[in-house]
Amino acid sequence: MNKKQITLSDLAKELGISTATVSRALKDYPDISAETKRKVIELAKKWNYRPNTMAAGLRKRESKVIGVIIPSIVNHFFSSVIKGIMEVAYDKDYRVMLCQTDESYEKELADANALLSSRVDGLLVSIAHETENYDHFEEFVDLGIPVVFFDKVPDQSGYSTVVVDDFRGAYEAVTHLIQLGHREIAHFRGPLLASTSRSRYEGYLKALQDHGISPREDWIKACQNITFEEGQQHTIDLLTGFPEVTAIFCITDTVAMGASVGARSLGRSIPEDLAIVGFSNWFMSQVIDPPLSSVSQPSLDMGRHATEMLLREIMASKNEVEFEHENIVLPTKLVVRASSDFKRSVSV
Amino acid sequence: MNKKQITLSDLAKELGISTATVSRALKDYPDISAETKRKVIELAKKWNYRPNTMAAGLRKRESKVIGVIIPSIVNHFFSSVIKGIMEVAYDKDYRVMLCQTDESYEKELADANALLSSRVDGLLVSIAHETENYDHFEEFVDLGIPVVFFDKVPDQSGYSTVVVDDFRGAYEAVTHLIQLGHREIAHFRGPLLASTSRSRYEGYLKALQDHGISPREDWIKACQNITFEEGQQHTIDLLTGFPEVTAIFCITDTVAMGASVGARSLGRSIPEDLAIVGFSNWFMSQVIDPPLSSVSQPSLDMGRHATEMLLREIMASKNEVEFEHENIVLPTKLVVRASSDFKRSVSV
DNA sequence: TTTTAATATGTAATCGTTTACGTAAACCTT
DNA sequence: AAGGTTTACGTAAACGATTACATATTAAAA
Repeated sequence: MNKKQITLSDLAKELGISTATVSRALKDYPDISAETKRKVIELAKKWNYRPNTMAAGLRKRESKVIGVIIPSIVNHFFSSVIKGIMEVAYDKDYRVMLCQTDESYEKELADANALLSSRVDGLLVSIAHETENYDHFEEFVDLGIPVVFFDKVPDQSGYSTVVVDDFRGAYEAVTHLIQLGHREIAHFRGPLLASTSRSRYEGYLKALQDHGISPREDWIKACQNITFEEGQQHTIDLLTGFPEVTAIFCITDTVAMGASVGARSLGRSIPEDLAIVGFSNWFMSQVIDPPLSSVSQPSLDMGRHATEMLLREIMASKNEVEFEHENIVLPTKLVVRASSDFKRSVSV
Repeated sequence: MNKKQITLSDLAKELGISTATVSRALKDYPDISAETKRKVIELAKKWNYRPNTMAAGLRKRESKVIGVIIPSIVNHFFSSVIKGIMEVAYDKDYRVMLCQTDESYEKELADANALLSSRVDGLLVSIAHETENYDHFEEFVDLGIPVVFFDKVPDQSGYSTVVVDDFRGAYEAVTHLIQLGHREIAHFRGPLLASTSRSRYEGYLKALQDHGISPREDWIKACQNITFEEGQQHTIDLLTGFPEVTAIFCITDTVAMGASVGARSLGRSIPEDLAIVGFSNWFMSQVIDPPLSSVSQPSLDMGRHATEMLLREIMASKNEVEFEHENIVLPTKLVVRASSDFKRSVSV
């Protein structure tokens, strides 16, 4: 059994004063004498006193913990977001309780429940692919616990969100391909339930449309799990069925790398025979051969912004102040590398 | 201010019974009638009752939280470990509180303190590069809070640890290079304070020694931050100074990838002019060109084993049972890919 | 010198659960 | 019918920190 840690009353007993005084001394209340404060602080340090956050939390009805629910942690994008979250949270003396859904609705529900039981002061969520219903998050809202969604956000309004401008990022990527002379441009999309996948898909369609190109149903392939293998397989299927395709815009870099490997297994050279653009611009994109063009997402910033927003809402909620839901859209940036950097002679 | 969530006494009041009975009914105690249990459970569900873990934790002196301290989260290896940790922990109804040190001793200390204040039931740690002193972890031990170290573990005995067989992994990697005919083998190592870096370094030296090769001080380069850029720069420096080197064994895949890019920027082709072997075998190793030979580490398993060990110790501690410190060494496996797969004609 | 104000501390309730201990009623025993 | 056992609950005291309210002492004001 864990040995008891030092408590306020241990200190109080030793010093012959009340726990109230000890508590106030440690919190530097103005009506405690300098002398008493000195003695209390000294003993607290000597005995390694550490306030029990559960006791304080129970009394103050706040846990100083923020819950984080994400689909996956083994993922460069999400782990960067988490890093951003932790930077801000720990700086403001909040702890982070992490949950991972694996894109499962069931798990998301269970995690939300666990975090409610833990009485988290706020919640950061990137919702799972499977999720179509937000009742479990509504419950936080009803209880006055702020929730900020990031990356994959609900498709309804009325929530605080931080997203990347997926639509514009995709639009620019595809426009870039068109300007290089491509007209046969395929797209490997993600599940349309996810806001990010949908926005990128729509950006793709809009770019085509704005340049007078009709999308071809056959050239749009869906990835269920957004994996390297899917990218690889889709590319092989696509290019054997439609060798006229000259460019692929992929939902994410992992898929794009699969596409790159898949295309080369068919003897296509990149970018001469096939241009590829990904999304996320993760570290490896610049390292592989050929380096991958990609739309960069500010993942660290996303975590920071979301957490700052959440903490603002927590403060407001604490002070019984009404707050507006904010919706931040962070800019993306197209990074052109060798995988697309090849001007085609336009034959139209 | 957060609205009050439903409490036991809310339920008790509504049903006209005592909170004790409600508590016991929900916990399915045998001396509560089936009828009462039914009514309690029904109302609890209807009102979305969620036990306040802080209150329970305070009373029972256990938080059902395990603390995790790692150097970095934006890292494939660590995020996999975390995934393994969370799988096991959540399955056993423990939450995970995550801290990131960025390899800083100061931060590690602050995190350990915060987790002590949170009264975590156990601690999982991969120690920071900077850390030389373990007093902050001793404090957990003194309080009877189990601590399991993984990956980077203290160099003293008397702790529970889960590590990968770094020595043997390195030994096999270097032996592999020797068997291919290499004798001029460089090594990019990490900081020697870290147990992992040191073991790999020693494995490298032992492999050379066992094959009658004397190590060359000049060919051993230290990476401070284990980055792609360091690998790149070290390679350029090394090969310009010592063009006779034919192989490099790198502390980690990221460094190895830097080496690969650096070598090619000097016009060396891999593996014909230079063989490279990394460590970790992360996903991208098989995708880059040329695919990288690497020593695979079971990261998910490491997280799982460490957590299972920790939970065993927590149980033992709870039941006042003495427990032995365990030291698990997980096997590595050399995965040979194109970056080293080239037999040299031995010229000795 | 009495009244008032400021200073420094104490008292005790509270947060929501858990649990040792107590008890009333019903059912057996012999 | 007296005592014993079982069943099904209730009482109240923890757990450790916070804080509204009370109080004692000293200093200042009248």
